[in-house]
Amino acid sequence: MLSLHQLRCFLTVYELGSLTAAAEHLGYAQPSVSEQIRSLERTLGVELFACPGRGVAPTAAAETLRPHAERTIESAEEARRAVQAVSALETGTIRFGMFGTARLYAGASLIADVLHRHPGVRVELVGQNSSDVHDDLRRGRIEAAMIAVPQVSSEGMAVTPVAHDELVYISADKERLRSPVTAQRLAKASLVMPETTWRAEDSTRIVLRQMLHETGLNPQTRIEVEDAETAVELVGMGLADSVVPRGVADSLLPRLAPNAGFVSLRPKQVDTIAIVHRAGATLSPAARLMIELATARIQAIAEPI
Amino acid sequence: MLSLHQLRCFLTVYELGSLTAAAEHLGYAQPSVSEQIRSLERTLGVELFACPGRGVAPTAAAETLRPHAERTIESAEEARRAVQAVSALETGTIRFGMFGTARLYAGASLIADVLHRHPGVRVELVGQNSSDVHDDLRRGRIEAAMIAVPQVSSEGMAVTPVAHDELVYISADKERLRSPVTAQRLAKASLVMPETTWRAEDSTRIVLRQMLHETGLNPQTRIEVEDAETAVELVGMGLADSVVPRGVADSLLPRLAPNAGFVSLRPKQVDTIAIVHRAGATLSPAARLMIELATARIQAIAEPI
DNA sequence: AGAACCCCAAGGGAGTCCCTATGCTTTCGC
DNA sequence: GCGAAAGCATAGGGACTCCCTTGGGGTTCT
Repeated sequence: MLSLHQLRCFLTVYELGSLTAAAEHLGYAQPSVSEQIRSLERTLGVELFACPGRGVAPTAAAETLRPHAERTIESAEEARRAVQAVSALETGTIRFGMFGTARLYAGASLIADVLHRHPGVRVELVGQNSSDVHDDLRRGRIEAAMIAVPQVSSEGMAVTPVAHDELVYISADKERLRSPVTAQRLAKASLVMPETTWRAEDSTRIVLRQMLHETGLNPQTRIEVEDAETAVELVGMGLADSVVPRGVADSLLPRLAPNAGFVSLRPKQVDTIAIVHRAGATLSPAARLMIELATARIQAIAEPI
Repeated sequence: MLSLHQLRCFLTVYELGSLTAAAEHLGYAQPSVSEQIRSLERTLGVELFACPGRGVAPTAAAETLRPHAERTIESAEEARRAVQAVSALETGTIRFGMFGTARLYAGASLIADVLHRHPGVRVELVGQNSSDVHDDLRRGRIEAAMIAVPQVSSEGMAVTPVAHDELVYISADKERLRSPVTAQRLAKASLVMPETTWRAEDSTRIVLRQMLHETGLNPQTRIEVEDAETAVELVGMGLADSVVPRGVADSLLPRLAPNAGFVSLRPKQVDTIAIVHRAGATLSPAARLMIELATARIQAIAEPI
């Protein structure tokens, strides 16, 4: 009976040109490989190798078999991969990258969606900052992610924008919320900004920097903190104002700074939220699922593109 | 370990929706099929069928596996077919060894014969020199060959002489062609000999050396060249004479040295052309075909034994 | 409820898979 | 040339697999 094991042995022997070398490579003893080749020759009714002293020489039949054997083995491997990818949706762990802000207002419901569709699965949403997530992506620790762009080098990455998230000016001083905030006013404001560690790559800051740069101004940041919650609390205390994505304002202001409000910038500024994965990679079913659900969730909250 | 047998069982169960029916269809007992499915589930780490009372129901993993399993099985079947087509001489490559001189005057028509009988086949005639061919034979790169003997050690080889090829003296000087050339005249002649690289093993040279040795003389070679064509051209220019198989003289003299002619040696000397293959090996149909056709061709040109 | 059907579990015989040990041939280095 | 080394074949034995038969527990149809 033809078997994959025989084909694997055959290919190894063919490539290495020696039974002994093939056996060593496969982790078997030499007679075992010899026997497999012999049984393959028997099932095919063909001589595959001539063995004149030093090493073995493939016959014409072996030359013919080789590409077919490779295709068969590859096909079997692909079957295994496909099944295990789908099984990951039933029992395994789904790991998806999501930067802090998006997770803040879509994370919980996204996890609820996934568990509703696949009750047995374990879910991990990883990544503090978009830049952090980007790094995990490049190193292959996660397959796909939702991040905010503009972003550090996106070479080799496939980026699919899915939503715009407006940046709004938040303040405890109602006076400052009367009208949209221009670049001039922004440059003179006393701001608290989160994501200190990532300040160079944080998407919100990059957008603001561009906005001010176009009018020849430089951003003034009075207070630097790590997380958006602290920043919003400080705004609630009236110690500074801030600029955050509207989704953050919606979810954090009522709880952490009930006396504060928000207003648009002028011209209106947006973070672009996008799905990112390695270009050219075939995504697993788990990754495709997460992308689909995360996109639906984020578009229910932010403005779809 | 993943096996084709498991995949075959899986597909049958999937199609028939029942272990019992699949077992009957495959000619096995029901528990055997059950065990194969179970082992497949174990190697993939996935449950493939739910068994709620009547029959079995494929899971999502089974749906995923099915097309891959079909492709894999089909690929394996194709591998078998391809190899067997080769053994039936419908396709594939036939490799046959043939030393330069024989190929010179039988090669093209031999290939024509093969292609006429088996249009789908690819033909390779390998080998420059008899000694070269002999080496390929020993290493198993070719199954059988037509070479000129006497030859270097033929241990382990089955040698079947099929024809004699007379060695003739060629010269542009008609005087020297009046009568057969004796060992004495040969020893005094100024000769150009081909096959420099193989001088120690070249069949023609061995025959000449023996002829001269019996009369206590040593061969004198004035010019050494690689190929017979060059040697014949030099003869045509009158720069030297040579000794070549008669087949070579017949085919090359008119074209390369029209003013030259040939005459026998005395005593008459012959190269023996023989079919050689490894003793004890069972020859493939391809090899047997080549032997048959090559023998027929060479005997149509040289003297059959 | 009984019959029919279907899958699972257990136990046993034949064959396979892989090992070690050994012998034979070819090839390489002195 | 002649030993040493490398490489494949063969032989024998242990563990595992494959497939069988028999019997048990569940569901479905009559």
